[in-house]
Amino acid sequence: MKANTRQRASLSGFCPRYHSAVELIGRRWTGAIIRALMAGRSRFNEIATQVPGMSGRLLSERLRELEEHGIVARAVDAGPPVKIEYALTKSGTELDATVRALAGWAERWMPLDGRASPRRRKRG
Amino acid sequence: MKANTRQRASLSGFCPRYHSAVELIGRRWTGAIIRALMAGRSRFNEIATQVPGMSGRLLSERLRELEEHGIVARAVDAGPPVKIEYALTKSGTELDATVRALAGWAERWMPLDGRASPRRRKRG
DNA sequence: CATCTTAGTTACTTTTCGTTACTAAGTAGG
DNA sequence: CCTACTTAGTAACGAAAAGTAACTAAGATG
Repeated sequence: MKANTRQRASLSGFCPRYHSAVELIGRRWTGAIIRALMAGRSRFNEIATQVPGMSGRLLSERLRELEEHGIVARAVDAGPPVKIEYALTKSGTELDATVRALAGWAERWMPLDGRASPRRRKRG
Repeated sequence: MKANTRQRASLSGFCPRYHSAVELIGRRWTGAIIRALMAGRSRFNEIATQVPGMSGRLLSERLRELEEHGIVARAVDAGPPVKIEYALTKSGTELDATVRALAGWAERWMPLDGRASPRRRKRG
């Protein structure tokens, strides 16, 4: 069925590369981390400050994922005290078009009441 | 501390609207669902076919979320048999710039080995 | 020695996700 | 009428991911 639906690979059918990308970038907090790094290199606790609500455990996990995928580079400044700087790689900086497109969309369409904000637990 | 780090509001600091958007669009499978609907209106089982690996439960959940946020519109064709058609709204179609930007990035940078694919359970 | 910083990690709880089975309305065949 | 098939979901349950607080380790400061 549907032999004529795959006219353009870019918009019809399933694109594994797009899917991998949106599932990676779309992981919880990852979009905010990348946006924070768009402003320039930043240290662990600086990113944690710039992204309110995110725990250190998740920041550590996300940064390691982004590093594994070559989007973020980790640099050790062997102090003392030791400082770790994270920066976007070439591929990471090229996400700026995507980030700006989504930021523009969010300015136009996203309300401020935070209905899509981090889903915190109901009891606490 | 850090009084000079907030030079541009668009790229530094925390943007609640961008954050809400990236956490909503970045939910698991949501990016794939939106991309599938970019090709035109589609029924429940059509979307399920176009997005391999996604269960009906999650498709139902994501479509309801997108509907609540005004990104997708649900239309009932009272058959018989009854058919439900989903389509992007005005705001939904305006996500095409974001989707195309990320798709272009994925073409350049995302490998095909699926390391960022849906993380299925390990069971055998 | 106590306390502060840095950059995380461990242990534990809650939330989300994946799988399977099931509902409900209608169609087709026997 | 009964079974089988379609449509678009929903319910229940276990597994994976996320949230929270406490803790590590190396060095600086008082």
